[in-house]
Amino acid sequence: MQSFTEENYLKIIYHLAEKTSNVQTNAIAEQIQTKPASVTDMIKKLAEKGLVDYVKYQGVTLTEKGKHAAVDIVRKHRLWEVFLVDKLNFKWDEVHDVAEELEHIRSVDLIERLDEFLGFPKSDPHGDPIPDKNGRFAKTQFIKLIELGIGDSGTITGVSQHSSPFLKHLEKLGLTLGKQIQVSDVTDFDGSVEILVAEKQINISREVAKHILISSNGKN
Amino acid sequence: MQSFTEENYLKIIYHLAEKTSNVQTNAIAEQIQTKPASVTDMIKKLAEKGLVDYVKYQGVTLTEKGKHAAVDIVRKHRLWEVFLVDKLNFKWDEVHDVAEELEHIRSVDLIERLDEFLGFPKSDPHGDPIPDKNGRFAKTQFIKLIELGIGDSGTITGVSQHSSPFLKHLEKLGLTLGKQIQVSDVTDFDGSVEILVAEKQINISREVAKHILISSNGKN
DNA sequence: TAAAATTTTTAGATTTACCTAAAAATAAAA
DNA sequence: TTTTATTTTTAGGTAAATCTAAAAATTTTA
Repeated sequence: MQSFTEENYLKIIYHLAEKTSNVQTNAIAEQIQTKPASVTDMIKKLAEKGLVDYVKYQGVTLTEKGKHAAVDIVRKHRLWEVFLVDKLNFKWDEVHDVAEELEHIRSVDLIERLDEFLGFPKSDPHGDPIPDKNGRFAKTQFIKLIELGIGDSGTITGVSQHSSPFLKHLEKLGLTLGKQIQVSDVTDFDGSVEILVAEKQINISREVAKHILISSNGKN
Repeated sequence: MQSFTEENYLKIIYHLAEKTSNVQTNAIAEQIQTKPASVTDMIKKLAEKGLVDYVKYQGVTLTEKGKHAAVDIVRKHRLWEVFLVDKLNFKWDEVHDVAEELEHIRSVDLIERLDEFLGFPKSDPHGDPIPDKNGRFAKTQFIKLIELGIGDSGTITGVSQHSSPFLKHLEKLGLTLGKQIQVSDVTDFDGSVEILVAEKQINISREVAKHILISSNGKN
């Protein structure tokens, strides 16, 4: 059994490992809001417990055991988010911090009953897949909106940024999960993207387009 | 804002204060599963924060501020218990430990929405009253079953012991909340009580009768 | 009311997770 | 391939919550 803090480290390492295979000390420190020296301490502890593989100066990778523990937390986090949105009427931009606390509640029974109560959801309010109780989940085939070409279309199925300001912005633009979009133009000047959504033309910045995930209908 | 640990102390002191006005160090230590020396340390800290009044060797009492914080935790605990039983189909003997963790989740918004989702329940699965968001709740007029005389009757509306074995035992005997009972005899020999419940005569030990709370129909 | 028993506190250590400052290793630039 | 910059680690320390053992206060018993 891991401590609250250890669980946070595992989760952060798991998410960072989606981008780079060897996760760096500084990257962890930034995410966890702590100093690199503290990260080194904790990494050693996790390595001793067999949760990460660690070579000095070379960063860390999760062991199978560590990955399992991390996925378990991710599962809990995402299920709680579904609960907050579906049952308690939270908005998708309001759930992150609370789920951050709820994910550490330790009761296998609780989370399985919650899963059932929610109807075994496959994804959370941000479109992220929810691992099943064995830690398995489908690798999702997302493409970033920014990567689409003119004429390409698809459905918004996720976001790669969970900050409240970003999500509120999307909501205001009508860019919520499930919406059909089509790219009508890409501006040379600033890289902003013009898209057609719900019969309307809107322009979104490159920065926004980078964080919207599309399940593509294929090239036009 | 209090730490997880401080919250536990406040809650325990609150419950102990229902029996004795000055709560003793040893009593707290026993409840919190720690040593008296540790309790003394924490009490000093709580006193510095203005959450308890403390005179050396004389035990503690909660200040208004401390009482408020304690009631807030009790409210959260009981609302989560209702959630677990009503929504996730936990049994009344299975909820305590999980609620013990959930009660520390800090989000005012969460607990108010939960309250609403549950339909603003007035009592938890053990019959204990749930404080409203201002910390107010009706002082309940319970009488212990053991205190009833022969011929007296009433309704089971609470229990003063939340251990799983005790609750399971009650369930097996059919002694659940809302059941009508009437005392038909009290055995001189061992103080056990014979009661009529759901048309059947059963005998319960003195120990059990002490922990069943009755809202009386008045004397016979 | 003095002796014995109990309760509570103090003193000094330990563990967890963190910190700062300085040293060491690695990576990037000249 | 040195020098410079960046990253990471070590060393030594702090704060929170706990512990044990011994001292002090209070309560109970005789």
